[in-house]
Amino acid sequence: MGATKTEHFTDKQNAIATLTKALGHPARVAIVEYLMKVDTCICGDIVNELPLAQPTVSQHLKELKNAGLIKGNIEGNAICYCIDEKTIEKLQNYFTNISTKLTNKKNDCC
Amino acid sequence: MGATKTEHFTDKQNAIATLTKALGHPARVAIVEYLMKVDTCICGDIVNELPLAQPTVSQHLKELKNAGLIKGNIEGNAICYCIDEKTIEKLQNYFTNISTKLTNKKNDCC
DNA sequence: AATCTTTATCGTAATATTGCAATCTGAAAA
DNA sequence: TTTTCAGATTGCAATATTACGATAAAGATT
Repeated sequence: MGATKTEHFTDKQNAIATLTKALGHPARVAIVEYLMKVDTCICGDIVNELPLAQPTVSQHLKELKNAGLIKGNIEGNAICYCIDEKTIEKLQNYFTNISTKLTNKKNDCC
Repeated sequence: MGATKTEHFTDKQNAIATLTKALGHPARVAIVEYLMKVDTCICGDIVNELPLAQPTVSQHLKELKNAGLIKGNIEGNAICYCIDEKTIEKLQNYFTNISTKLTNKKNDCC
């Protein structure tokens, strides 16, 4: 074994897991934060910003794109990447929801 | 190779990655959602709620606990687990922050 | 056309994760 | 004390992830 049993969980649970898993690596967190930092989203220099080889960065970008966390357009000789706001909002709503429900319940017994 | 190069990233980036990685599995999302659903946090039946064997569930619980997403107390013969509100709030704040900054910038060019 | 530049892909090695059977641990019940 | 029960730990097999050198692809530059 070793493969995740996704079929036993709900679509929503798998969706959240896919998003959080995609962010579950410091390089990918760093990429998202860099994309947030720069003003323009024409960013042909993500590789230079990270302490990783170009193929590794390319792979991380692909994973973020597959998960829907970033969007990418071919821009001549470079690639224009930027954060997909809607996806971040999904995560924001998810955690806000949990937070709110927990505060209302006050079941903090541990 | 194959090991994540955590030393090249900031503590904050690693911290976020640790939290999101811990949630990056549908079983662990399901555990958190179950802990949220039940009123009491004396929960000796998480294993029955999940389509996984007992050792697997125990391992997932351990990972959630290591990441600080849940807290656990020994309660006689059972274990009392519950969500750590503060950690969820950290995630909430993180994504709210990104969301807000993106909305202000309106750099949605892709 | 030949070259340069940037990003993607392939192949592969090292390491991590997932899942479970078997087993251990420790408190409660008999 | 012995049994029982819930949960943790161990050990292992299957699979996934991470990282990078080599190479390919494709538009830009000369």
